[in-house]
Amino acid sequence: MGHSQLDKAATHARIVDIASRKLREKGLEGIGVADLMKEAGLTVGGFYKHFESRDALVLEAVQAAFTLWKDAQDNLELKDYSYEKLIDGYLSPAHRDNTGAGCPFSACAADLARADPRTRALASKQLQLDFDMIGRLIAKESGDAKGMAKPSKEQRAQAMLAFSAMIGAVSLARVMEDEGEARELMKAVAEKLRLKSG
Amino acid sequence: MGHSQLDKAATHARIVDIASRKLREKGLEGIGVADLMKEAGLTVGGFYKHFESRDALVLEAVQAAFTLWKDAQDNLELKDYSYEKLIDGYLSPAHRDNTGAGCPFSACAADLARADPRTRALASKQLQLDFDMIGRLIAKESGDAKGMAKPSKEQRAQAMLAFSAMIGAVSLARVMEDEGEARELMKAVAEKLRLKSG
DNA sequence: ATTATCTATAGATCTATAGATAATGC
DNA sequence: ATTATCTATAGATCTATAGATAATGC
Repeated sequence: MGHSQLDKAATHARIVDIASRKLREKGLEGIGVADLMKEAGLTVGGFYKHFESRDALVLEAVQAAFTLWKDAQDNLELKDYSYEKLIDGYLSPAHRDNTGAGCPFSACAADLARADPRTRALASKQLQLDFDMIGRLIAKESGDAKGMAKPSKEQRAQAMLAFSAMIGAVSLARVMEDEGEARELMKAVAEKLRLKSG
Repeated sequence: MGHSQLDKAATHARIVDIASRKLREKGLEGIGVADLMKEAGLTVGGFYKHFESRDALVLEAVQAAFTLWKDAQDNLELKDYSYEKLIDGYLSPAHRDNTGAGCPFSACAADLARADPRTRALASKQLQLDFDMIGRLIAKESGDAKGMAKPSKEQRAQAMLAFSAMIGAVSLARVMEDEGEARELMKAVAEKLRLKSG
């Protein structure tokens, strides 16, 4: 129960971290300020010394979600990442069952589209980064140049297909009640997304 | 301001219709009972003579959304529907900009996954129908048999890819701030989903 | 007499703020 | 003295219900 400025910074980070998980699990409107503070071991009164408004927290939490999701991928794959590994990791039961630590777009795409303008702008920029990243992974896979070359138009199109299909498939797999069918969906989409030829 | 049983049935249908639009626009939790009744030209007090609970309305409204979306497609395409027409209609600016009358899955997939069990069950069953329908359209396109033959495993996989990618692409196009990039996304995914060979 | 709708309101919940408390940090 | 957190609460909003009103339908 410390009250130092260092403690405050740690508390702030803890609130954002919890929020980034909860908003993916329950949606951007699904988290209440009081519940969130309680889960962080605090009370509601302190919230507005950390954030100007609930929307300000959501903005920080969405930003954290993008960063944490990227870190999770980086750590898992230990730098030798590839298009194939991205697909298999994304379209996995583990990712589907861990919404709170998973990709923010499969968790909340519709919410992000109607979110506070600054939050939507953040998501919009993140999408560009993701398309670019996947395009470069595809370019690498195709052996066009070892050092992550700029993708061709065709490779960029493939990246857009892949990201759209992965997000859609995981979103739908979370709706499906039958485990067998959900797995069939993820597996079929993963197979379809593999690059047959260069 | 009639009070007959016929009027009541019409009122009921009007509330459900408005809800089916609003829940796609604002999400399953984004609609309040009072606002909804007001938009139907009524007051909040009458609501619970029509529905047992808010969840009961959401269930009816989601069901209506599936039906209305299917009807909209049927009417637009006047029966000579095809896989190509489905793709072009789904991945269009018109569909992206008309969330309230559009596909419930691109509007609320994440909400449906965590909705009331009966609502989720409905969505889960609808997904099976949709995969089957798209698989048959693909089988028809491939000329395997004129009368909507049962799709092959490969064709079913293509249907799963197509539906996942369409839902993901429209969801993401609604997030993107840049109109040019949103159109590039929808166009690229549509092109990628076309059947090159049988 | 029955009932579709309305007015009014209870009770829960949510965001935000005011003022008290107890620690830090000069 | 400053400030990180807590207690308490204002004010808005939301679901649900109770009782009144005015129409239908036997």
